[in-house]
Amino acid sequence: MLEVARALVGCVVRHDGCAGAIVETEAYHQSEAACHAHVGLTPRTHILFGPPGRAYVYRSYGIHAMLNAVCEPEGVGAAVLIRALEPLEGLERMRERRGLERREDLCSGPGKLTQALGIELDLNGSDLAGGPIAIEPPPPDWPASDLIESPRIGITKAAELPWRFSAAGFRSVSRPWPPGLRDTVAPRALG
DNA sequence: CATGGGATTGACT
DNA sequence: GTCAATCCCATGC
Repeated sequence: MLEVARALVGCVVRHDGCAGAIVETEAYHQSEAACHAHVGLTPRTHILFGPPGRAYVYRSYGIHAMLNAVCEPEGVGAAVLIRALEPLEGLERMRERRGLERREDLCSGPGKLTQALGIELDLNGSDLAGGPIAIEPPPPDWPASDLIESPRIGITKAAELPWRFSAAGFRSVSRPWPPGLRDTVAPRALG
């Protein structure tokens, strides 16, 4: 699962004419309390315990859809939360759906990227290879980038585990940025 | 069946 | 820095 969380950084998420490269993930596992699967098998979590390679999409704070990739074999509840993308294709479509212009604001958060790509709860359980959402290998010209490992954010339980993975050098990583990222991104243009 | 708490975001002081 | 919006579902009576 941690290996999947690291390997997904750089991969491309594609849906409904839009695509972006993953620049931030977080890992969740049934063995720790921040994971929805920690409570066991329920109607909400049964996707997490199913076969790997499917989407787990749920609503957060009544407003936002969160996209996860289920991992680990069937019977183990674990997933990787896709937290941020670097927009690659369909930028105008993303801007329409987000109501924003700046590239680095389109997908720089887990709720933002689902809004930008048009991903909603009806995609929960769909296959991530050949389904409506596709996850593909990194583009050939994708730059090699260091991974910054830091504690997961926005959670109250098991908050100490360093299971957040951010690609150095990308302004599209969600805020708050992990320690050290600031030193790896190009300064924003003045003006 | 009622309640409470989010793996967040954007607007505002 | 603070705060509200708002839906799903786990939990407890």
